[in-house]
Amino acid sequence: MPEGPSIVILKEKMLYLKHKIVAEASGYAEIDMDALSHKKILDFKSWGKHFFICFTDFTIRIHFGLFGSYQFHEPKKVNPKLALHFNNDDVYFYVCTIERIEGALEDHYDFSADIMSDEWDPKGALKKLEALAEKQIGDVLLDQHIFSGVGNIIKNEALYRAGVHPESLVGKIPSARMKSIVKEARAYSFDFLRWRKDDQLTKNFEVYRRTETRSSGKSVIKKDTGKSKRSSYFSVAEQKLYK
DNA sequence: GTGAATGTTAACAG
DNA sequence: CCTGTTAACATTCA
Repeated sequence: MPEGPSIVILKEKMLYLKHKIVAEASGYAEIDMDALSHKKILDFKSWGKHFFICFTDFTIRIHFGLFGSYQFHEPKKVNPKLALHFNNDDVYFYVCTIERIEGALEDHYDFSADIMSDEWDPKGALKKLEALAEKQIGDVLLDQHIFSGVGNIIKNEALYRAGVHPESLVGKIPSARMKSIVKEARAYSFDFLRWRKDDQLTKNFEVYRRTETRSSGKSVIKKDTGKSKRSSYFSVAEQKLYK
Protein backbone atom coordinates (compact mmCIF):
# COMPACT_ATOMS: atom_id res chain seq x y z
CA MET A 1 0.00 0.00 0.00
CA PRO A 2 2.85 2.45 0.65
CA GLU A 3 4.74 5.00 -1.51
CA GLY A 4 3.50 8.56 -1.86
CA PRO A 5 1.15 8.14 -4.85
CA SER A 6 -0.86 5.43 -3.06
CA ILE A 7 -1.44 7.81 -0.17
CA VAL A 8 -2.66 10.46 -2.61
CA ILE A 9 -5.16 7.92 -3.94
CA LEU A 10 -6.38 7.23 -0.40
CA LYS A 11 -6.76 10.95 0.17
CA GLU A 12 -8.96 11.23 -2.91
CA LYS A 13 -11.05 8.24 -1.87
CA MET A 14 -11.60 9.77 1.57
CA LEU A 15 -12.81 13.09 0.19
CA TYR A 16 -16.49 12.23 0.50
CA LEU A 17 -15.99 12.08 4.28
CA LYS A 18 -14.56 15.58 4.51
CA HIS A 19 -16.57 17.82 6.87
CA LYS A 20 -18.40 14.79 8.25
CA ILE A 21 -18.73 14.30 11.98
CA VAL A 22 -17.17 11.18 13.50
CA ALA A 23 -19.87 9.44 15.53
CA GLU A 24 -17.41 7.12 17.24
CA ALA A 25 -13.89 5.76 16.85
CA SER A 26 -12.64 2.31 17.81
CA GLY A 27 -9.69 -0.02 17.32
CA TYR A 28 -6.60 -1.13 19.20
CA ALA A 29 -4.45 1.92 18.45
CA GLU A 30 -3.13 3.49 21.63
CA ILE A 31 -4.81 6.84 21.27
CA ASP A 32 -7.76 8.34 23.09
CA MET A 33 -10.61 7.11 20.88
CA ASP A 34 -13.20 9.14 22.80
CA ALA A 35 -11.40 12.32 21.76
CA LEU A 36 -12.59 11.71 18.17
CA SER A 37 -16.26 11.27 19.01
CA HIS A 38 -18.56 13.99 17.67
CA LYS A 39 -15.59 15.80 16.11
CA LYS A 40 -15.75 17.23 12.61
CA ILE A 41 -13.12 16.19 10.07
CA LEU A 42 -11.71 19.41 8.64
CA ASP A 43 -9.49 17.91 5.98
CA PHE A 44 -7.37 15.02 4.76
CA LYS A 45 -3.73 15.67 3.96
CA SER A 46 -0.62 13.72 3.16
CA TRP A 47 3.12 14.11 3.41
CA GLY A 48 5.00 11.41 1.58
CA LYS A 49 3.85 8.08 3.01
CA HIS A 50 2.01 9.73 5.90
CA PHE A 51 -1.76 10.20 5.79
CA PHE A 52 -3.45 12.79 7.99
CA ILE A 53 -6.96 13.18 9.29
CA CYS A 54 -7.23 16.76 10.47
CA PHE A 55 -9.41 17.91 13.35
CA THR A 56 -9.62 21.34 14.97
CA ASP A 57 -6.79 21.15 17.48
CA PHE A 58 -5.05 17.94 16.51
CA THR A 59 -4.36 15.56 13.66
CA ILE A 60 -4.38 11.78 13.43
CA ARG A 61 -1.41 10.44 11.49
CA ILE A 62 -1.53 7.07 9.77
CA HIS A 63 1.50 5.27 8.34
CA PHE A 64 0.88 2.01 6.53
CA GLY A 65 4.36 0.55 6.56
CA LEU A 66 4.75 -2.53 4.39
CA PHE A 67 1.53 -4.43 5.19
CA GLY A 68 -0.97 -1.71 5.97
CA SER A 69 -4.37 -1.51 4.33
CA TYR A 70 -7.73 0.20 4.57
CA GLN A 71 -11.29 -0.60 3.70
CA PHE A 72 -14.47 1.40 3.34
CA HIS A 73 -17.99 0.47 4.45
CA GLU A 74 -17.43 -3.12 5.64
CA PRO A 75 -14.78 -4.44 8.06
CA LYS A 76 -12.34 -7.20 7.18
CA LYS A 77 -12.10 -10.25 9.41
CA VAL A 78 -9.00 -9.04 11.26
CA ASN A 79 -9.16 -6.38 13.96
CA PRO A 80 -8.75 -2.81 12.76
CA LYS A 81 -6.10 -0.62 14.29
CA LEU A 82 -8.51 2.27 13.83
CA ALA A 83 -12.12 2.41 12.72
CA LEU A 84 -14.06 5.62 12.16
CA HIS A 85 -17.81 5.28 12.43
CA PHE A 86 -20.13 7.76 10.82
CA ASN A 87 -23.90 7.77 10.45
CA ASN A 88 -24.50 4.90 8.02
CA ASP A 89 -20.85 4.47 7.07
CA ASP A 90 -17.49 3.29 8.37
CA VAL A 91 -13.86 3.30 7.35
CA TYR A 92 -11.23 0.87 8.66
CA PHE A 93 -7.43 0.99 8.86
CA TYR A 94 -5.32 -2.13 9.38
CA VAL A 95 -1.71 -2.95 10.30
CA CYS A 96 -0.58 0.65 10.42
CA THR A 97 0.83 3.03 12.99
CA ILE A 98 -1.52 5.63 14.39
CA GLU A 99 -0.33 8.75 16.15
CA ARG A 100 -1.88 11.92 17.38
CA ILE A 101 -0.16 15.18 16.48
CA GLU A 102 -0.97 18.35 18.39
CA GLY A 103 -1.38 21.72 16.75
CA ALA A 104 -0.70 22.80 13.19
CA LEU A 105 0.72 20.23 10.76
CA GLU A 106 2.90 22.88 9.13
CA ASP A 107 4.85 23.10 12.40
CA HIS A 108 5.78 19.42 12.08
CA TYR A 109 6.25 18.83 8.36
CA ASP A 110 8.06 20.55 5.52
CA PHE A 111 5.74 20.06 2.57
CA SER A 112 8.37 21.20 0.09
CA ALA A 113 10.08 17.82 0.71
CA ASP A 114 6.97 15.87 -0.38
CA ILE A 115 7.48 14.47 -3.88
CA MET A 116 3.69 14.60 -4.54
CA SER A 117 3.08 18.08 -3.13
CA ASP A 118 2.31 21.27 -5.07
CA GLU A 119 5.01 22.74 -2.87
CA TRP A 120 7.66 20.20 -3.97
CA ASP A 121 10.98 22.00 -4.28
CA PRO A 122 13.50 20.25 -6.54
CA LYS A 123 16.17 22.86 -5.90
CA GLY A 124 15.77 22.32 -2.17
CA ALA A 125 16.34 18.60 -2.67
CA LEU A 126 19.50 19.26 -4.70
CA LYS A 127 20.72 21.58 -1.97
CA LYS A 128 20.31 18.87 0.69
CA LEU A 129 22.21 16.42 -1.53
CA GLU A 130 25.28 18.63 -1.56
CA ALA A 131 26.05 17.54 1.99
CA LEU A 132 25.79 13.83 1.07
CA ALA A 133 28.54 13.48 -1.54
CA GLU A 134 29.80 10.12 -0.24
CA LYS A 135 26.37 8.44 -0.09
CA GLN A 136 24.94 6.12 -2.69
CA ILE A 137 22.16 7.62 -4.79
CA GLY A 138 19.99 4.54 -4.12
CA ASP A 139 20.09 5.19 -0.37
CA VAL A 140 19.58 8.92 -0.67
CA LEU A 141 16.43 8.56 -2.81
CA LEU A 142 14.84 6.64 0.06
CA ASP A 143 15.66 9.40 2.56
CA GLN A 144 12.24 10.68 3.58
CA HIS A 145 13.62 14.05 4.69
CA ILE A 146 14.72 14.73 1.11
CA PHE A 147 12.37 12.67 -1.09
CA SER A 148 9.34 12.16 1.13
CA GLY A 149 7.06 9.62 -0.52
CA VAL A 150 9.69 7.91 -2.64
CA GLY A 151 9.83 4.16 -2.00
CA ASN A 152 11.73 1.29 -3.52
CA ILE A 153 9.66 1.13 -6.70
CA ILE A 154 10.02 4.84 -7.48
CA LYS A 155 13.72 4.69 -6.57
CA ASN A 156 14.45 1.93 -9.08
CA GLU A 157 12.26 3.25 -11.89
CA ALA A 158 13.47 6.85 -11.57
CA LEU A 159 17.13 5.75 -11.62
CA TYR A 160 16.46 3.68 -14.71
CA ARG A 161 14.88 6.65 -16.47
CA ALA A 162 17.78 8.89 -15.48
CA GLY A 163 20.30 6.26 -16.62
CA VAL A 164 22.13 6.15 -13.29
CA HIS A 165 23.34 3.06 -11.43
CA PRO A 166 21.95 2.90 -7.84
CA GLU A 167 25.42 2.48 -6.34
CA SER A 168 26.65 5.73 -7.87
CA LEU A 169 28.04 8.21 -5.36
CA VAL A 170 26.10 11.45 -5.09
CA GLY A 171 29.26 13.58 -5.25
CA LYS A 172 30.43 11.89 -8.47
CA ILE A 173 27.20 12.29 -10.43
CA PRO A 174 27.37 15.22 -12.89
CA SER A 175 24.97 17.98 -11.91
CA ALA A 176 22.89 17.73 -15.08
CA ARG A 177 22.40 14.03 -14.36
CA MET A 178 21.59 14.78 -10.74
CA LYS A 179 18.87 17.20 -11.83
CA SER A 180 17.51 14.53 -14.12
CA ILE A 181 17.23 12.07 -11.20
CA VAL A 182 15.28 14.61 -9.13
CA LYS A 183 13.02 15.39 -12.08
CA GLU A 184 12.34 11.74 -12.86
CA ALA A 185 11.62 10.91 -9.22
CA ARG A 186 8.71 13.35 -9.36
CA ALA A 187 7.65 12.53 -12.93
CA TYR A 188 7.62 8.79 -12.27
CA SER A 189 5.65 9.35 -9.05
CA PHE A 190 2.85 10.93 -11.06
CA ASP A 191 2.99 8.17 -13.68
CA PHE A 192 2.80 5.73 -10.75
CA LEU A 193 -0.32 7.57 -9.55
CA ARG A 194 -2.01 7.39 -12.94
CA TRP A 195 -1.05 3.77 -13.62
CA ARG A 196 -2.04 2.63 -10.15
CA LYS A 197 -5.50 4.09 -10.61
CA ASP A 198 -5.89 2.23 -13.90
CA ASP A 199 -4.40 -0.99 -12.49
CA GLN A 200 -1.56 -0.64 -15.01
CA LEU A 201 1.33 -0.09 -12.62
CA THR A 202 3.00 -3.50 -12.72
CA LYS A 203 2.84 -3.87 -16.48
CA ASN A 204 4.66 -0.56 -16.87
CA PHE A 205 7.63 -1.44 -14.67
CA GLU A 206 10.82 -1.07 -16.69
CA VAL A 207 13.15 -2.77 -14.20
CA TYR A 208 11.40 -3.32 -10.88
CA ARG A 209 10.95 -7.06 -10.26
CA ARG A 210 11.93 -7.76 -13.83
CA THR A 211 14.70 -9.85 -15.36
CA GLU A 212 14.87 -7.77 -18.55
CA THR A 213 13.99 -4.14 -19.17
CA ARG A 214 10.44 -3.82 -20.46
CA SER A 215 11.22 -1.56 -23.43
CA SER A 216 14.65 -2.62 -24.57
CA GLY A 217 14.99 -6.20 -23.34
CA LYS A 218 18.35 -5.59 -21.65
CA SER A 219 19.20 -7.84 -18.73
CA VAL A 220 18.29 -6.55 -15.28
CA ILE A 221 20.45 -7.15 -12.20
CA LYS A 222 18.86 -7.52 -8.77
CA LYS A 223 21.11 -6.62 -5.86
CA ASP A 224 20.74 -5.41 -2.28
CA THR A 225 22.57 -2.11 -2.37
CA GLY A 226 23.82 0.53 0.03
CA LYS A 227 23.37 0.92 3.74
CA SER A 228 19.65 0.41 3.42
CA LYS A 229 20.25 -3.01 1.78
CA ARG A 230 17.04 -2.64 -0.18
CA SER A 231 16.63 -4.43 -3.49
CA SER A 232 17.90 -2.53 -6.47
CA TYR A 233 16.97 -3.52 -10.01
CA PHE A 234 19.08 -2.02 -12.74
CA SER A 235 20.48 -2.43 -16.22
CA VAL A 236 24.26 -2.29 -16.42
CA ALA A 237 23.96 -1.52 -20.13
CA GLU A 238 21.70 1.48 -19.64
CA GLN A 239 22.62 2.84 -16.22
CA LYS A 240 25.99 4.40 -15.64
CA LEU A 241 27.97 3.89 -12.45
CA TYR A 242 29.58 7.12 -11.23
CA LYS A 243 32.26 6.24 -8.70
C1' DG B 1 3.60 -24.48 0.47
C1' DT B 2 7.47 -21.06 0.33
C1' DG B 3 9.58 -16.87 0.17
C1' DA B 4 9.94 -12.20 -0.80
C1' DA B 5 8.20 -7.61 -0.56
C1' DT B 6 5.76 -0.79 -2.04
C1' DG B 7 8.50 0.46 5.31
C1' DT B 8 9.86 1.98 9.72
C1' DT B 9 11.06 1.71 14.48
C1' DA B 10 12.67 -0.34 18.64
C1' DA B 11 15.51 -3.42 21.02
C1' DC B 12 19.71 -5.38 21.41
C1' DA B 13 24.77 -6.64 20.62
C1' DG B 14 29.38 -5.38 20.33
C1' DC C 1 23.25 10.55 17.58
C1' DC C 2 28.22 4.85 17.94
C1' DT C 3 26.95 1.36 14.47
C1' DG C 4 25.15 -2.64 12.83
C1' DT C 5 21.83 -6.53 13.19
C1' DT C 6 17.42 -8.49 14.25
C1' DA C 7 12.62 -8.59 15.29
C1' DA C 8 8.26 -6.89 14.96
C1' DC C 9 4.18 -5.82 12.42
C1' DA C 10 0.96 -10.29 10.43
C1' DT C 11 -0.52 -9.21 4.45
C1' DT C 12 -0.28 -10.17 -0.28
C1' DC C 13 1.49 -11.94 -4.29
C1' DA C 14 4.18 -14.82 -7.38
